[in-house]
Amino acid sequence: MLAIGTLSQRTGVKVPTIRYYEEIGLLAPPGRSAGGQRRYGADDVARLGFIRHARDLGFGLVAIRSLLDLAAHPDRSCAEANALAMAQLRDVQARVARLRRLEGELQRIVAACDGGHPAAECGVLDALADHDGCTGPH
Amino acid sequence: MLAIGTLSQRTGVKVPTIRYYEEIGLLAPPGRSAGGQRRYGADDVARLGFIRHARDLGFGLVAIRSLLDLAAHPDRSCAEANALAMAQLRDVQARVARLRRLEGELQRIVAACDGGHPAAECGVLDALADHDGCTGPH
DNA sequence: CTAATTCCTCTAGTGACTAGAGGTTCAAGG
DNA sequence: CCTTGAACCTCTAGTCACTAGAGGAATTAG
Repeated sequence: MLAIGTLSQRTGVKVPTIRYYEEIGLLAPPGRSAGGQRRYGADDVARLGFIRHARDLGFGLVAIRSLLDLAAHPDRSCAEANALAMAQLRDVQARVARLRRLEGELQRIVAACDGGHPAAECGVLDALADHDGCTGPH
Repeated sequence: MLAIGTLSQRTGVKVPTIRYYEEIGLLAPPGRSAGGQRRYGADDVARLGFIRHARDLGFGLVAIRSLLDLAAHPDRSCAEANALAMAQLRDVQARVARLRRLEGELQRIVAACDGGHPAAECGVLDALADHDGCTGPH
């Protein structure tokens, strides 16, 4: 049986985060030692690893809850898991597209000023004050 | 003089958000009507427009505070404004890079399952349970 | 057996808002 | 002038996914 710190090291999830996951019901309350400390088994390592991986991929805890739920019912169809992953992919793609537009806009803005002026003549501040200079919507 | 709703329409910033900006000191407390309602002028439209634009570009409110501070002191050097914009650009670039890695990983995961299996054989759930299949770190 | 480390619970804070309750002011039409 | 309905007011609490810190108890290595 593992103490919470060991579980933390094995999975790369911080100790307070593990307790937080328990509090919101993402992890079942584990067994306790005689003195009241949490003790975890191999199942917990696997479940927390799953959560960690999904978090790293940008899934929210609500989606993760659904995924864990599905994984716990092997007879149910995995259409929902597929849909959640697709939704996550689309979300990531949309964010990339938006960030790339921002990147272009910021490059334009940064190029407008070398940092050597008084603020009254600063191209960065001008650009921020005047949205009309932007090439597209953000 | 504009009521808060009109200011909201002009700038595209929602009414509760305007009050929130006032609360945290990003906007000065405006004048009030006889009955106690907020009344705004052209300065407020400009300042809130600046904030809106910077928010759209992904700047945090702390950075925006610094930028507004600089804009209010036209004699100071704009090196700081330049540095803030550069930092924001680098941050955006880093996020794009990370999201593109995630996108690739998610594409791989989504491709592993068409949603037509029982959950026990789901490639999506497998991929989430097993980090070793990933091509790189997230 | 002691000392250092890890663990416990609890509260509060983060960023940037958003939602709702319960009440007041304003502007336009009759 | 009066009414109606929209927009305004303050205040509290909630969101998401944690993070930080206080104050104290349990465990473990030497």
